[in-house]
Amino acid sequence: MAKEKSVSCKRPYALGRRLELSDHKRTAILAAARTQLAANGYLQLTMDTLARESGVTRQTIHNLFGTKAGVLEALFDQLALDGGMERMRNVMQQTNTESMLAGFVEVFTDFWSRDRLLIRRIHGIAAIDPEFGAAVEARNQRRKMAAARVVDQLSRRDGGRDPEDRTQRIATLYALTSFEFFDALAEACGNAKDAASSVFTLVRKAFASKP
Amino acid sequence: MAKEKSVSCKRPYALGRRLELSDHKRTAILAAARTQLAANGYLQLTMDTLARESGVTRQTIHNLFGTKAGVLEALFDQLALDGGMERMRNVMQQTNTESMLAGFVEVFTDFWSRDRLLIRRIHGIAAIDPEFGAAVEARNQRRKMAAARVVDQLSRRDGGRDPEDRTQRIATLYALTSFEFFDALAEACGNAKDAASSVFTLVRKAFASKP
DNA sequence: ATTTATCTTTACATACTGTCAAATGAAATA
DNA sequence: TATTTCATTTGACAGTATGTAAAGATAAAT
Repeated sequence: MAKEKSVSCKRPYALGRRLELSDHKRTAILAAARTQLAANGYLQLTMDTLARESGVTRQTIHNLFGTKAGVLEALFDQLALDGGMERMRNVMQQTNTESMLAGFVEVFTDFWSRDRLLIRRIHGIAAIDPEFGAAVEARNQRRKMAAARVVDQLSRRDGGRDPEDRTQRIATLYALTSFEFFDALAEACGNAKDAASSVFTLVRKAFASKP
Repeated sequence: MAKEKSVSCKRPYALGRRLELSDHKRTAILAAARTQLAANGYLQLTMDTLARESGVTRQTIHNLFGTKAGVLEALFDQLALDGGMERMRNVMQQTNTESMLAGFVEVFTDFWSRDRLLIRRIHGIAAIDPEFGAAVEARNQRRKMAAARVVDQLSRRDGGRDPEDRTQRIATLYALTSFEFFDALAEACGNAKDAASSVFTLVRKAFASKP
């Protein structure tokens, strides 16, 4: 999967332009994978069609990504990078309770809105394949820990809470900001905008200061 | 997929015991499919291992279910039948607002609790394969319509509502009672019981009479 | 001009799905 | 008991997919 460097080097060789070309192909493959996965689903996405659509050989895909699962993991990574998760840092420094919650929710609803069908498919793969599932699980863990920090911050301001509640409150925030919940909501609403505001309304009601 | 009857019959023939034996094999196959799907996921579930584990031939599985997708659809149907959805009828006749909501939530949380891993996998298949997805979609539609009836019943008692709210309220109840939301909650809680009570708490807060 | 690395070409091994036809065997009839 | 009927088995096959390997083509870097 990782690019191996040459061992027997009789002469120094820096691959400037070649790496560029290689990256172009890499992104072309991922773009084609994105399109095909969204359009036809996982089962119809073959290394053959992928090679044809991205203008490279099947072998090249194997050289760059290893296996089909490798392509999908790379696609998943790319998705997370494009998503703009770096905003989280800003959100966590909010002093106002309301705006921290609003920011937390907004980061994820924006993220989930970007490519609903694609994310649904990728999460689907994670659900059917234990191995691939581990990768997605890891990211969910990060979200869960972020939710825990938010909940703890809230409790500090709202006054002491029953520590048994903590797990429940974290789970609630975690589940309300999950992709699957947002997706179900958006499907039933008919649009992502209303879904996002529904999520925020629910979070507000769930974490209201006066229970 | 359906069993064809003989055309050239020189003699009447009723398959009493033979049908019984066939049904035993059918259930054995589904049981093995259930086990394997839960244990190893969709990609590891092959017609070959399925045949071995259930003690029949690969060909027999094809005779009984047509294709691999046929096996999974049958498994999906069996799951829904075992789930005890007939309780919905009772719930919808409740006169008390609180107990109708509680009943509605309970029906689904009980249902989702029964086989979380398996349902997650089956919903995963629906997410990656548009064709199979239609079957799951149909059932979700039924749940959405049930949610609509509950919301309308609530509005009648709580007094007139803004009709624009209706879609939002239906979507909210639908999403809060979705499997995916329950599953995320249960994973974060650590157990299904707490998840179920969390769902109910959220529904109560979301549909409180006094907004 | 020569070295170096990527990409292509070609071939092959493996695995899974789905289908077919003939053989088997046990239950249902006479 | 002998015969008919049909689910099941057996064995073989075609089609498709993944993944690997080695040699040749190509273009960038020296």
